[in-house]
Amino acid sequence: MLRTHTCGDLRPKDIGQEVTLCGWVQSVRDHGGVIFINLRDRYGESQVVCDPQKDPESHKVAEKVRKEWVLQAHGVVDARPAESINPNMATGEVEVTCDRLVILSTAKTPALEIDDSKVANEDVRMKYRYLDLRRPSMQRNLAIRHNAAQAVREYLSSLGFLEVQTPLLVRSTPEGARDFVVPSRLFPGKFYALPQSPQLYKQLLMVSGVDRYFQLAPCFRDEDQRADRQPVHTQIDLEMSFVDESDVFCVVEGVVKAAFKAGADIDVSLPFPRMTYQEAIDRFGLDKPDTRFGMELIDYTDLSANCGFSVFARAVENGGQVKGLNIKGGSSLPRREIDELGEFVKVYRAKGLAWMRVTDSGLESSITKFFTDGELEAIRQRSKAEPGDLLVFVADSPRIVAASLGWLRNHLARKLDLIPSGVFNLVWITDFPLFDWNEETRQWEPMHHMFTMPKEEDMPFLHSDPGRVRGRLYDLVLNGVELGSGSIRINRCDIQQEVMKVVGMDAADAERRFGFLLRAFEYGAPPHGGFAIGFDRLLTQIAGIENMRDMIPFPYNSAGVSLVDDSPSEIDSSQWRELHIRPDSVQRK
RNA sequence: GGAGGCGUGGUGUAGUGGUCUAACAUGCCUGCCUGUCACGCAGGAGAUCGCGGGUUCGACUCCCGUCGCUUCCGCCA
Repeated sequence: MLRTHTCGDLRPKDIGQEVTLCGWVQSVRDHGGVIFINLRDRYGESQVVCDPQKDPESHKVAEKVRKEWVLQAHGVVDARPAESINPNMATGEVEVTCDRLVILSTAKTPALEIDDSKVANEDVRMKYRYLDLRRPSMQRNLAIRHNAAQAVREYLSSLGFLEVQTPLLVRSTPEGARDFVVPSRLFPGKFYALPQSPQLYKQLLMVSGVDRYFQLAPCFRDEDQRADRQPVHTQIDLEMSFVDESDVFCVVEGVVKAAFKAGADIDVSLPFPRMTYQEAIDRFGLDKPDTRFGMELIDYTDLSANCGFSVFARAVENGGQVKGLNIKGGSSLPRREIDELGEFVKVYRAKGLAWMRVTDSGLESSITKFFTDGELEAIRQRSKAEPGDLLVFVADSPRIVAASLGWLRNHLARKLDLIPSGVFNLVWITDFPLFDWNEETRQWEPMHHMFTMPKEEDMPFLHSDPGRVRGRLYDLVLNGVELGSGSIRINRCDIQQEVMKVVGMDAADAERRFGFLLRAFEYGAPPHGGFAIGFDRLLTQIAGIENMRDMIPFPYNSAGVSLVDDSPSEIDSSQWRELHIRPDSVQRK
C-alpha cells in the first residue's frame, strides 16, 4: 500500500506515529511560510502541514500543489496547538507534519466544484460524474446503497432464501412496458430483450423447487423517464412457495426494516398497517396515499345530486362524483393562488376547481348562490369547516376526481408545510382490482400482470363483471411513494386460461408469449407468491433525499441518455450488417 | 406525443427595453502573508448572455422558431 492510514483515520491516540496518507487536495492554505493542505479521500479529510523550517523540500513541493491533485504525504502525527483544534473535523485534533510530499498525479481545474454546498447543474454533474461522486454526500449515498444491499442479502439469506441470477437476454413480451431489444447475430431477424423484471423466471424457479428465491435484479424498461423512474433500475426481487399474503408481508417487512437500519440507522416499526385499494382511493384519491398528514378527501356526491349548481348536479347525473378538501386556514390564500390550484388540477383533467371561503358569517364564494342555506350548512358540517378554512371541490368522473384531488392534496401538503419530517409511514395497499379497463383498446388489461391470482370470492364475476374482480395483489407504499408490488400467483392452468380469456388472449397468443411458463406449470407448480421492491426508490427514502439519481452511481438523464459515455451512440455500418439490421431511413444519419 | 420552468465567465447566481463597454460569489493565474481550516490581503485573466430569426432608434431583457437540461400529463403490468 502507498498509505498507512486513510484521511479519516487519525486521532489523538495516533500522536507520535509516522504515517503516510494518500488523497486528493481539498484545499491549500499558503501562509507564505507554513502551508496547510487538506487531503481528502473516501474516509475523510486530514490536515497536512508543510513547514519550510522543518522540511524545506516538501514545502517547496507544496507551493506547486493545486486543488484535486493526488498526493502522498509522509510525516508524523502531531497534536494541534489547543487554539488550532478544529471541532468541525473528525481529525481536527491532530495534523500530519509533513517531511515528504509526493505528487502522484496533477489535475486540471475541476469542471465542477467538489463541494456539497455548491452543487452544479444536473447535466454538468452527469458528464463529470466521477468528479460529482467525489463529494462527501455522494460518497455517503454509495455507502448507504452498499450497506442496505448487504443487509438485505444477509437478512434474506438468514431466512433460507437463495440468491439466484436470472438471464439478462430474454424473450420479448409485447404487453406491459416497451422492451429494450438486442439483435441476434446468429439468428437473422431475431432479437433478445432485456428483462423488464425477472417475473417469469422467478416463477420457473418456484416450479424448480427453489422455494425461496431473491435477487437484486437489474430491470430494463424503454419508457419515458420521470424523476423517480430510470430506464434501468434495481429491484429487490423475491418469490416464495407455499405461502399466502401474510407470509410475503412478513418477509418484505423484515427486508425493509433491515435496509433502513443498515442504511441510515432508522428503526421502522412492524408490522406495517394495511389498507385496501378502495379505502386508499376513497380517502386519499391515490393508490399510494401519503398518510403523514390529514386533509383527507370529503365526499359531497349525495349532497350535490339535486343541488342548484349545475356543474355539480350534472357530474353526479353522469355517474360522477363531487369531492373536495378542507384546506385548514386556507381562506387567507390570495385569489391568484387559489386560481393556481385550479390550474394544478387541470393537469389531471379536472375541468376546474370550485371553492368556498369559510367565514364567521358562513360560506362565501361566487357559487354559494346556487345552493340553498340547508345545502350550504350540510356542506359546512360535512367538511367540519371552521372560519378561516377554504373548501375546494372537483366534480367529475370518479377517476378524475380521485386523481386530481389526490395530487392536489399532496401538492398542498408541501406548499403549506403539513408534512412532518422524520416520519416513515409504510402501509400495505391490498385488494387491487385484477383488471383495468383500457378505453382506447376497449379491452380489459391486467392491472399488475397476467399471473395474479384472483380473490377466491370474486372468481364468479371473472366473466360477468371483470371490473369487480379483485386480485391477490398488493403494493407497499412509503410516504406516498410506491415502493413495490407483488401478488400471489396463479398456479392452476384452468384459472390461468380464464384470466387470459378476460384480457382477450387466445391460446395461440399465450403459447407464443409465455408458453414456456404455462408448460412448466403443467409439471407440478407449487402455490407461490412474491414481491419486488424498487431498490432505488427505497434508498432515496432511506437517505432522505429528493433526487433518485443521487442514489444511482451512473444514472441516465430524463431523455434516457447516459451523459458519462454519451450513450446511446451510433454503431458502425459493419455492426449493422453483422446484426442483420439497418436503419429505417438512410438519411437519418 | 403534449404542457410548464430554466439556459448569462470553469462552476453557481444577479440583472426583466437604454450609463450592461454585463454584476456578485466561488474557482483560475500572479504577488504578499508562519497557525489556517469557506484562511486573509492586493492585483489580473476569463462571457460574442444556448443557437437562429423577428419587433424596436436600441434586445441578456419582448415575440417566433430551434436545441439542451429539468418537472409534470400521456406512457410506465
